[in-house]
Amino acid sequence: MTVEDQRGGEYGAFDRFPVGMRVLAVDDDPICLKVLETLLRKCQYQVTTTNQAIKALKILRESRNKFDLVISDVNMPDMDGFKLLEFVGLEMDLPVIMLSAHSDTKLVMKGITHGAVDYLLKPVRIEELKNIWQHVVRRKKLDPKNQSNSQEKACHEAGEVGKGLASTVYLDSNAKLNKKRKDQGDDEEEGGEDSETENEDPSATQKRPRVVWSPELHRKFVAAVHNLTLEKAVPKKILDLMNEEGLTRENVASHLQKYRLYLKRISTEATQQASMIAALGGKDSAYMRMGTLDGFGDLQALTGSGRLSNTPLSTYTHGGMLSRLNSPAGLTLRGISSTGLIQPGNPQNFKSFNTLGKFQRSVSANQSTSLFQGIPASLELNKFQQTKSTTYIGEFSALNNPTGFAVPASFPDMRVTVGNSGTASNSSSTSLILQPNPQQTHCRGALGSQSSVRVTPLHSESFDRGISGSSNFLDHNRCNESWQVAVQSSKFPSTALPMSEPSNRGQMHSNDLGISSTTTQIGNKPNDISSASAFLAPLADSRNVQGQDGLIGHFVQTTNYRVSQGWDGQTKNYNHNLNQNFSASSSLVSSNSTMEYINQGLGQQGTVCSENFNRSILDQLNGCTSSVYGTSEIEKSVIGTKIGSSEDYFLSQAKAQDAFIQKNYESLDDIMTAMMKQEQNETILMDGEFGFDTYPLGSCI
DNA sequence: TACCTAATAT
DNA sequence: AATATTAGGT
Repeated sequence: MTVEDQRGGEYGAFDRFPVGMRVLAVDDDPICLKVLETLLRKCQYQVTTTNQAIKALKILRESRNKFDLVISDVNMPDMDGFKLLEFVGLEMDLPVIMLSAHSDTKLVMKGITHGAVDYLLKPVRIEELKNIWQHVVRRKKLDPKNQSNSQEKACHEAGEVGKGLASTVYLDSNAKLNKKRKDQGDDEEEGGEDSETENEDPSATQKRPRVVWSPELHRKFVAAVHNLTLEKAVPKKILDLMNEEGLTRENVASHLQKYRLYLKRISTEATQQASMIAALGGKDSAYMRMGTLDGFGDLQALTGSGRLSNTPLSTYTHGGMLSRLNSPAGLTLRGISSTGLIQPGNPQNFKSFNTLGKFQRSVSANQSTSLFQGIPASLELNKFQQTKSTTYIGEFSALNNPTGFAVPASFPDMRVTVGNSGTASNSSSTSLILQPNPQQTHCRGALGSQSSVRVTPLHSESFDRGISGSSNFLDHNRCNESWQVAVQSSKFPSTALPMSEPSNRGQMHSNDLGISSTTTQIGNKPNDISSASAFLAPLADSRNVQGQDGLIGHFVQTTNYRVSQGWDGQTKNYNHNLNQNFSASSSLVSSNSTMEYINQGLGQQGTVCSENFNRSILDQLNGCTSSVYGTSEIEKSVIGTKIGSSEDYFLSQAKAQDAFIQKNYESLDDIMTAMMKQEQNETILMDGEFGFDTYPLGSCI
């Protein structure tokens, strides 16, 4: 892994590869642009420049496959660099490097979460530019097969694609395929069984070929879901919207089922990640470091590993996770009802980020506040009365994507196979598959690229997107925010956050969030945990998430919760709730929860992490020392008991973390290393699935 | 009927 | 492993 790999490897083929690499440089400042161009040229890249993001986008759209990498300034009048980044991520599979004079963590984070493969500070040094080609290599590495191979092959062979696999490609255009199955017994497409059949439709056979959910098809599916809105997206409606020929309601239902599971998973993961991040994020130190490294991957990785356990998933998606956070799924999952949350006053505040901030504040203000309300009751309800805390989360608007929701993602993995189930030996492929638009498919995930991603871009990317889309799905609910964990709220006033713009749309209602509250207390000790606010960094893909603005990070601060009562019983609930909230809202992250997670993890092990670890990380959380959280108890309670139902998620999460933590890492590095390893392993798992990428991280460390 | 979730089959 | 199918509920 690591760098070497990335560079080397197969890329040898490229020969003089870095030479002549096609780079599109974007910067509104003519001087900077010129300098950049000069430097890039010195690196022997083939450079194209433009001083407007919009033009850049236009150029890219008009000449697909004519560039290998994009390097863009962040602050530009016509279009925010992040926006550009987002579009590029969405529409094409190109690594994007952000350039900015500001090293503000939040901005960097935003860039990374939006999919930037790197974030360079101005003035840029040629040394840095000399290496940017690695991003191209990484990205290519990902998809070699899909794209190139398969597609081409498919085309050529078309007829023959013997085995299923072949088709990876999707031709979409036609999509002929299936027919509706049920009734007809015969129909066209080929019969499954037979293998050979060359005929296209052997009709003879009875079964129709199974539906292959190619990326395209999946995209379509996702788009339909979005259009309908998660709640209303039922098989029949989806089917109608998709208007695919051979598709049946059952097919859709089945896929929907899977899709929902996926969303769930994601939300779970997201949660975890969030927590991890929060934890780590605490200080700049570690956090930053990671981020800086390029590490977004790292971060992700971390988080990922944290998550671990059950989900085989991939957490590491590039942006994916984050984005997923937002995903509605969570909401959906838990039925969050909204009970009323109150919103405080100014709508303005609503902006997502702020929202959080506010949220916290409000919370702190009231002791008793319950953080989340609305939740069903599974828990005991708030014993504490809740005051109205505000919780708002920003809502996402639909994505901005130009495409609208449509951007669907496909499940990552989808590869198409064509054929019928049977052996169709032949060719006939009738697959439903559509052709993917290249544009769409791509990985946007810059993040992914950072690390070496293994999965092909298609997958991951698409999937992410899909997800993101999905998030939208939630309708209004999409909270999308990503957060960053910062320690101390004070540092980052919520208001201050520059981050993304507020989305207009959004205000979320509590419902949306699904937050419930139950007990709110958090620490048991009289101490509040006050300061522990975490600043989460957003991981998510902002792209997805963002809606209009792209925003990325939202802040969340949580601060002081007081606990009045003991941990035990309540604690459990508390955790529970939080978790749920988390997952549900995803956007909300409270440091507390985060902490708890951490603690939990720690606690269980009993041993706890090494001091270093604790210190560096946990302590950083200000005030929230482990002691406060008392580690073990909480966790135990949490973990040990299964609380409520949905807790699965929670539990699993906890476990994961435990696992992670258990190893007592001495330092971050260790952790990282471990994670990396883990990831690698996990990667494998993931790949198949929805394919998120994993990163080897190697480079980071 | 349509839908959902799980379980189970292919 | 990804889909389909079935079963049991709403």
